[in-house]
Amino acid sequence: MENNAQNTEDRILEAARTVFHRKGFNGARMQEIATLANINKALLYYYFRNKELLFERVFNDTFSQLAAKIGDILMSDMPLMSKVEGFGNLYPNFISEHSYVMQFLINALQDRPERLRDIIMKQNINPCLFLEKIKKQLRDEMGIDMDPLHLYVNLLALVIFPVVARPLLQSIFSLSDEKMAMFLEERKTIIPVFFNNAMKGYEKDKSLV
Amino acid sequence: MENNAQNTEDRILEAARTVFHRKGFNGARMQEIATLANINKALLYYYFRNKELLFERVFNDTFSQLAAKIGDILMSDMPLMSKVEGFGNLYPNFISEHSYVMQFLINALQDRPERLRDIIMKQNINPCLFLEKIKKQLRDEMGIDMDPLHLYVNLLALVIFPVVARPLLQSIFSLSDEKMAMFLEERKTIIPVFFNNAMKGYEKDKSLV
DNA sequence: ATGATGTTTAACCAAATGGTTTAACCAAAC
DNA sequence: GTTTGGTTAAACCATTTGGTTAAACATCAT
Repeated sequence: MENNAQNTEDRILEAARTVFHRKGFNGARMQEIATLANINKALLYYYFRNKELLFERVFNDTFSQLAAKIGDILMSDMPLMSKVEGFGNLYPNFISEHSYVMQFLINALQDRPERLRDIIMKQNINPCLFLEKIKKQLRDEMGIDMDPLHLYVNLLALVIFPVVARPLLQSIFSLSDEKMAMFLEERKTIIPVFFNNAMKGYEKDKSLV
Repeated sequence: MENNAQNTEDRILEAARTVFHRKGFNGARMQEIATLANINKALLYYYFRNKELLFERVFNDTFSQLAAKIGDILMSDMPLMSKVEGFGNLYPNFISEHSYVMQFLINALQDRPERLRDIIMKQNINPCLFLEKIKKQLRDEMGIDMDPLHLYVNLLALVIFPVVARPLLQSIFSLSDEKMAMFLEERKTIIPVFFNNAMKGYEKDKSLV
């Protein structure tokens, strides 16, 4: 009984995740979520009082899950460049299964930027620690003293953007699905190289000062 | 009279742009567009038969405008690195006025990827020419022989991502609006440097081969 | 058996929203 | 001065959609 109940809640959440991720809050229909979860609307509202609450739950779950994965990599004791590589792999892998995650998060926050503040507090995640850690590793491992935020955003950009803008890029450059998949696969090696090269440049800069 | 009419159509389009850009197709309300354009709903439908048509018009206009600006830079005769710099400036400037443009385009294409194919054909824009040009400049100016698509996507990523993900980044790293504005401003110089450094790395690679 | 919990069915409601219609108004063009 | 096209006001319609309700049923624990 409880087992089955838990199962239903999970099925609802999974369905809700799928629909919200793909269509956002406004595009999603409660009926669609119910159908996908193999239940009827009444039961859906029996588990989650309303659309907002369900959406919030999905948003929180999604963000926490992604944040945990990123945190694992960034706070580990790997050398910086291994982290960069790990990052390049994590994301395309993660989103091959959850391909709309990032888009979803960005849009949800565009609508209501205050959404994150609460859950970042509740969660024990502190993104600024990431930056400290990166800064320290930069100094210790490569002798570079620079703003870690720009560096981190650069990395995020290189990894995330091509996936988020995928349909745009595919249309503009007439890439078939296979070619696009190959392109994204190539980036797993291209990004670390690109990043590494850029870093070496900063080392040189430093020796000039 | 005609003058006034033209004026009304423009006002409608401007209002529609604003609302669609910020809220997307599903989030936008025809009444809101009418109100913003200072007309009533009847007149809105008198000018544009329905929501879809109006949206399509806005999408086409938006894409063409952005494509033209990008094309101007990429197809000019500037050296590659000046283009990179021009790019870093173009985008934040363009979107300080139209800050939801990219988000809007990405979402619209997520919904219906076929949207772009038609208008790219009609337009005399050929994005693949960009790539050829870049590839040639890479070879001639820097002696580098590599896939220009990755390079171009890298540049787009570095420039566009921080703006699109702005609310996400601001929340995560608790940046005030002023700090975030400063951060984006800094990137105008940081991106070219980063990019330049990475390029130098490829030159070295080549000399090793 | 009884009662609590999960579940379905199906009807229902209210509000929002895309879209239409009609009559009247106004300004300029003829 | 009449026609014409842009414009308004206001009512209206059909549909979608978020959300509710009530009755019946299944299952399991006690």
